[in-house]
Amino acid sequence: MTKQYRIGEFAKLVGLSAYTLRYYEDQGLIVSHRDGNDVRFYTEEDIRWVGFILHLKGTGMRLNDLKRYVQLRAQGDATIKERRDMLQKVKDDAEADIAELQMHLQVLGHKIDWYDGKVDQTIADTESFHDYLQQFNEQGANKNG
Amino acid sequence: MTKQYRIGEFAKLVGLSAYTLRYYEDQGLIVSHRDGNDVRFYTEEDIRWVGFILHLKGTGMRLNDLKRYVQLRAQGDATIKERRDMLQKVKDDAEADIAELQMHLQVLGHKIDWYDGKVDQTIADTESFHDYLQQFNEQGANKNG
DNA sequence: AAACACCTTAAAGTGCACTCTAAGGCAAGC
DNA sequence: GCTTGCCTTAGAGTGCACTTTAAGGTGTTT
Repeated sequence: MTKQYRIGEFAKLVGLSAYTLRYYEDQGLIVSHRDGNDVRFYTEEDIRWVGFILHLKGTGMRLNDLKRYVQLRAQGDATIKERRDMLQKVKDDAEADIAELQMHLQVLGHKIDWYDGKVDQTIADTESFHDYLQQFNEQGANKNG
Repeated sequence: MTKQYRIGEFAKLVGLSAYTLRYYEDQGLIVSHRDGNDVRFYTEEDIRWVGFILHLKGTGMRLNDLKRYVQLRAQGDATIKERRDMLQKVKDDAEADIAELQMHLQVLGHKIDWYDGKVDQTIADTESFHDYLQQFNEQGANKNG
């Protein structure tokens, strides 16, 4: 007999509000069990499932896609390929996002260095950030100025 | 004489809509120049500035913080430290986001591998993803199941 | 002269994912 | 017997960053 959690306790456990858990249930992402008084309860298995949902959400997957994924799951092993491909796309997209983010971060880093250079006078007072940036732009594709 | 762009052309150039450019101007992020008929025009310098704004936005900086940053910029060199620190915080936050994203992606990757294993029968039909995941959980801090 | 690109202000609409309120009711614990 | 935690449906509110509309206007191009 694995422990049973009521919605309040479960919410704290998974880091969502009870509102959100009911909302996810409405949306078909979660199925809850009920005790004799129609009160929801959740199990260890549910903790894992919500945990996995949070991993998917954490990689930028939308509720609608999550719904679709859950529907496929309910249809059994025949949908494994499609589910796999969904996850692959989410992963690819997230990795592209990271790559883009890192490009932006690089410029940010240069700007911070440029500020530091102005403060400690190792960069001429007259040098614009744009000019300063040029030195990193000699090679490779890049946007911006 | 550097080229002057009207809002439509400029919008295409920087990848924003004319609406958004006016909106940013309302918000104080951009200052536009006007010709004799009160028609906005932009210069190469403005392309660089919008480009930089997009780098900041691309790292997750909010409009409100961007406004604050622009205000500080207008106050001159005395605010360099504060601006530098703002950028550093944005950078730190973005890097933390990336780290978290990558943790989620790792689980996603394992799930994809697990699907692949099910399809080509290298993973027992009966092994749950949770059990499968355990092997990666021996070391290090981790959430989820 | 019509089409096109631009101008103004104010306000409403969009999309996403919650988040909360209202207004009623049940069951367990102190 | 009162507080606490849960239940329901339906709908409104939140936050963010746009995005569009309305309804009037000017100036340039075809």
